[in-house]
Amino acid sequence: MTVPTPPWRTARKRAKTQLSQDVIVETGLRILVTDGSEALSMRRVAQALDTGPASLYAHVSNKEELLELIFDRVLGEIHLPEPDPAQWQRQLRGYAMEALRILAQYGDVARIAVANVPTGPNALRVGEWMMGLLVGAGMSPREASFAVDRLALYITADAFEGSQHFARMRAAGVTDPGAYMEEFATRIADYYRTLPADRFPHLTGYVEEMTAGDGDARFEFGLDLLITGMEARLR
Amino acid sequence: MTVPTPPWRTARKRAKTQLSQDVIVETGLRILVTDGSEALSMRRVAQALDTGPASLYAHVSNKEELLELIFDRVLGEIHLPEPDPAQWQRQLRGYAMEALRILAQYGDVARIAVANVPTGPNALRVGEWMMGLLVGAGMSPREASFAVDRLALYITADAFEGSQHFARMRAAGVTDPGAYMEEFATRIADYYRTLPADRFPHLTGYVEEMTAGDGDARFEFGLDLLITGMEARLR
DNA sequence: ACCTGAACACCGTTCAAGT
DNA sequence: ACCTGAACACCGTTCAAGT
Repeated sequence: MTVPTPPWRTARKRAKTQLSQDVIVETGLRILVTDGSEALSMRRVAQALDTGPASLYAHVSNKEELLELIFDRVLGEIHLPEPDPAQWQRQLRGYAMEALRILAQYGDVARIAVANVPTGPNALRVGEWMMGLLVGAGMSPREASFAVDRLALYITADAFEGSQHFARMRAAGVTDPGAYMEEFATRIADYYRTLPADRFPHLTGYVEEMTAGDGDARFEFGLDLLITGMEARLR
Repeated sequence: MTVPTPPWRTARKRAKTQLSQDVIVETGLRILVTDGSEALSMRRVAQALDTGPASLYAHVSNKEELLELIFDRVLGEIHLPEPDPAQWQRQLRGYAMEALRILAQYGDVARIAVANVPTGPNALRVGEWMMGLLVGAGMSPREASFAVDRLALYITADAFEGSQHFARMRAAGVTDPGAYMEEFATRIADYYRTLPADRFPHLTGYVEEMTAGDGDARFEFGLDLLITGMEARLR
């Protein structure tokens, strides 16, 4: 016969939400979005769930694993069209643009992907889709796997780079990304102009061109280099 | 008339080496090389110099700045040949390979470069060289500056990725990189083989191809995609 | 100007103990 | 099995005080 636990026992701190891997991941993601990835710590996640940091370790083996789970959770937001190898360039481009847009939303979750080989369910879904597209377009499986790998590195690296700018912006108290990037570009431009022209003829001679283009333009430029390179391999 | 400081005064802890930005950078770099970048902390640098962490802040404004200084110090080891636009592909390829090799030696200093726009003296030297090469080859200054930017991102991202593998290897107590990569590849391959073939036909069908090639092969593949893309732009 | 000890406000992770 | 408090071994940075 069970006896109700006396109230002075239930005074023990209990998580307000039932703990689980899912709520931990969602909580971590929310912290990442609202306060930036510098703020994502096991202790902060635990605090948000009204418990101590040690409690998380029953559901997640360490911070690294939590980050991987968050990354895969984010990948799940990428929409993949029915693969159509006849227009693989357009589809690959569309995927890359959307992946960057989504990754950019979530601070530097991208850092995790630059380092790890993502093996979560959504990473597999994306990998399978890209392989289907490129092999369907006539690329050898080996080249396709390399191409998928390199494109993923490029996207995550760019997202990571962008997130660092974003973090600095937040740290500086600026809220408008456009104004921040403009200020950043003029600061670099001003610096280049102070350089000795004889030792740095190109940097000083093409200041406008060196600082032209926003993040998107640069991302698309590199993306097109990669896709053009793949096209050449297919011929 | 000056009086010699009594011995009980000199008992105060003094840095064994005269502190300066240079010795701090060298010390940080040495820690990075021998113990990996996880081990690089202001406190460890101070300890190696036989002083307290607060002492470093007279020469370096924060950890971020120290990392940037270390990065530029490492860039200085890259040898640049006389630019010959007639063989820009070969020279650009050679530069990328050497830059990767050197960056890979120094743990994840590369992480700093993925995030920052390097403006140290050696970063300028490299930037000027690459601009000269590509503009000399006939590329518009704007496209050349984009190309330089994207290539730098690619190199540092790959070096960063490689350094993470290296860190995991060290954490696992493995010393032979070849053995580690082989074990890593078979682990991924085994995982792919357990996937349902109907949902992941390509991942399960091309397991060998998906896990083929070492880090160098994949780096060169992506590098060639970029260079081929640049070639197409020049025509 | 340069350097110091001590303190502040944090980390990730472990572990014995509780339910 | 899951959750806890407390502790361990760390962080980067600041600041008043010393030389």
